[in-house]
Amino acid sequence: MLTSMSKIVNHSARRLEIADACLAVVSRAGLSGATTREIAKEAGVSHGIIAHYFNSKNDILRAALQRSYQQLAERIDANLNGLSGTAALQQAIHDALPIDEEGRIGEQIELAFWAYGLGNAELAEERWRSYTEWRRALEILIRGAQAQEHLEGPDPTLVAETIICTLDGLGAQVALYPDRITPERMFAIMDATLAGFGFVTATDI
Amino acid sequence: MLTSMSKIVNHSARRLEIADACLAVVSRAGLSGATTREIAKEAGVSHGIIAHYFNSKNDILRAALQRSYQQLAERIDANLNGLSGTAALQQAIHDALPIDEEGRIGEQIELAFWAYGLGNAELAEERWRSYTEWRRALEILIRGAQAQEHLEGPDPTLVAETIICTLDGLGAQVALYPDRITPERMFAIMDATLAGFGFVTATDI
Amino acid sequence: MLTSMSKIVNHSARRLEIADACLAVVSRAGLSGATTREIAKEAGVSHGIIAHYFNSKNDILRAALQRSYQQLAERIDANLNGLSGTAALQQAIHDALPIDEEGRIGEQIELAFWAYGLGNAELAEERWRSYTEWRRALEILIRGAQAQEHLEGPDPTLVAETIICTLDGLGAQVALYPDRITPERMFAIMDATLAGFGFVTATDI
Amino acid sequence: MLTSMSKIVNHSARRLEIADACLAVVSRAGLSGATTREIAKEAGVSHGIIAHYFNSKNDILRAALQRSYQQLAERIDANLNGLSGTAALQQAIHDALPIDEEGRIGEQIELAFWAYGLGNAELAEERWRSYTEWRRALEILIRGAQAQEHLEGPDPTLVAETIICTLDGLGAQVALYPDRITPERMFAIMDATLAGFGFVTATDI
DNA sequence: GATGAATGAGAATTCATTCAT
DNA sequence: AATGAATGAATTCTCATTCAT
Repeated sequence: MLTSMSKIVNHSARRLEIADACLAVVSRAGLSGATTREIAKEAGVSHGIIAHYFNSKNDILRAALQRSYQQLAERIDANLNGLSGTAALQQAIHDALPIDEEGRIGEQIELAFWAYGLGNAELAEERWRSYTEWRRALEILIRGAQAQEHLEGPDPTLVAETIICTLDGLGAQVALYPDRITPERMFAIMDATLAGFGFVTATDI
Repeated sequence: MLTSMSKIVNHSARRLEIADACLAVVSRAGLSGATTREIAKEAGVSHGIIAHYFNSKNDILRAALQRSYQQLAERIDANLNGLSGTAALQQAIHDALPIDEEGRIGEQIELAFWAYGLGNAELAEERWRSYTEWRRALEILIRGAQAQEHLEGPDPTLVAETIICTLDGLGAQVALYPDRITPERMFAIMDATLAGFGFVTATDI
Repeated sequence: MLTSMSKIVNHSARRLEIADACLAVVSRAGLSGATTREIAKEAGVSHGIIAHYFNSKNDILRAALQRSYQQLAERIDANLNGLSGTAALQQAIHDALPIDEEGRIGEQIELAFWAYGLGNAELAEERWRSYTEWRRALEILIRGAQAQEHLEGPDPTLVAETIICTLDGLGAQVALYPDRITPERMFAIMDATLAGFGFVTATDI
Repeated sequence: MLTSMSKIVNHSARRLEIADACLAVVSRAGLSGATTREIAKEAGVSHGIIAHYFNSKNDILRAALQRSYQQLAERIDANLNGLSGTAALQQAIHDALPIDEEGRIGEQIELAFWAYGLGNAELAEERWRSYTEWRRALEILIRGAQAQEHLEGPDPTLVAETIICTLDGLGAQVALYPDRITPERMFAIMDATLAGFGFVTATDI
């Protein structure tokens, strides 16, 4: 209390709120519709205050992208409790699939940022960081699954890369044509991919 | 009549020129840098004349996207001459991979349009058309490969979808991080995917 | 006619119009009041068209500054017809003095640009160019006056620099306190300066 | 009473600190860079507190201008100890010349305020006050010098005005083109001006 | 007295589209 | 068909000022 006599506002919490507002706008109107004005309106704050929390619009987008990745990572982590082996791998992949409305929106946001990253080294770097993290996490799960199934299978890195590519492709599909691919189809595609690497998935049984 | 015909021909030819100019600008400056002014300059025409050939900027983008797909399809077709079975399938996939500078630029263009398609039903529809065509062409090649190898393998549609997803994911990688994935790695990933469906690829031997 | 089918507009003439409008706004509202919007309004054109004629606001200001200098130089030149010796020198100096409303406005514009030049290398350079020209012109007149009066007087460059400094100081006075110094006072000050260098001025007689 | 007094003292002291901070920012970033935020940061106080010490930004600028003039006057006064006649006059003028870095910065600040004063009656008035003071002080020195040299020379007011104009012109030169005029050149110009009024300066001997 | 959050107006610049010639 | 001038809305960013704590 003594240290700060100012209006009690949690600076980083407010930053997150604005980043979330940014994600909401992107999911509603696309990245091109995510103007600072619109983000401010969504966050319920004045336009000018944005500058108080972010240096530039790019700063907002980077924070939003981080937030988006973080949410996915937390969701996957939370569901891994107690699982191991192929079951754990499969669970992680299923969690990464955009099977509901929320997932679809997430993919659209992701896709929007992909393109934005083309001309924006900072955002591309941010995504590369999260890609690397995700790949490493998958490799661990893959090793676990290979151990369980006594596979001397292919290089876990290669498997992880393949899985991520397929997931990314599926994500793009869902983002662009929401109603043209069912969750079942996505499961089937991912199971086929996993089966190709020797993993017997639950759905196969 | 002839004059009218020639005018019509010129008209479409000019449209293609402008669409190509649009692709050139997108590859150089990104979709956000593809302003009507810049496209006109690239095409070597005046800014105002654009309106005579296209109803709107979106119209230009749609034409450019069509052109991009058409070029890829023609490239794949041209290299299939005389090939059949798994070799043909593999050739088509390799042609679809962005292994050189040109391919990388193509993927960046593609990626830029993906995101743009999010808020643009017309562009999304255009892409869906080309996706469907591409999937059907792949299914035919897959059936040929399965026949050659006497596989009673998985549903060709599922295989095609999986392949396209993986290709799309790889395309996004290359577009965003040009120097972080080698052609050899891409071949390895696609071969692993094909192997998972029972195809013995040339590289395996 | 055949070469250009477009609206007949003289590009450079329009540039000058806008530069003049800029000067008008500066004289009315100061440099800080010279927004691109206000300049456009003064010129009777839309705000957006400014970009068609100038790359940036700084570009407009530079053109306006050039214009301001050019007008002064032309005014001085025009009145030198037939004069020589000390009379010519004195005439030039009197023409450079802000003795009427127009002169006062000119000085205010000049003063505004001085300060702006502090943080703007391009504008400072522009002014340096005009300063050098003005000093050289003065040196020639000074040599003529010294020859006429058989003076082996001080270095013409030193004389010119001193005169310009005094003129600049007077200009600043007039710009800041329009009604607190009379033309007669200015003449007296300049005559005293000239007399210090040995020139017998008309007013002295 | 005492508490109230001390508060008042602190209040004015703090005002001076902020005015000095303002001068520091102006010298570093120009008047356009002197935002209230920047001034507060320079002064080491919070942004909001500024309002407790000044009614408006203009208020700050006026205080800063006062401070700037006061510092110059004190410097000149301090160096006049024991001097009289032409020596005192010359000393005052030399002290008023921007011969070092500090002097140059002072001139830049002065110049910045000149232009600002154009559209700001309060600041212009402030400067007029200091101009009058400065002219009166000079007149006294001029009379002393004329007495010493038994000159029945020109009106001291006219001499003072001429000197100030030349000083102001030199100040503007230095402010705008720091490295294009040497202290020696400035001394020469001022000595020539003084010589024109019959004063034999030390440098002449 | 002091803090920093908040506001809202206004700045330059960009751009798709329209229009007179 | 063709030009390029013109429009007006929209975008990001900045900033003096006000306000709740």
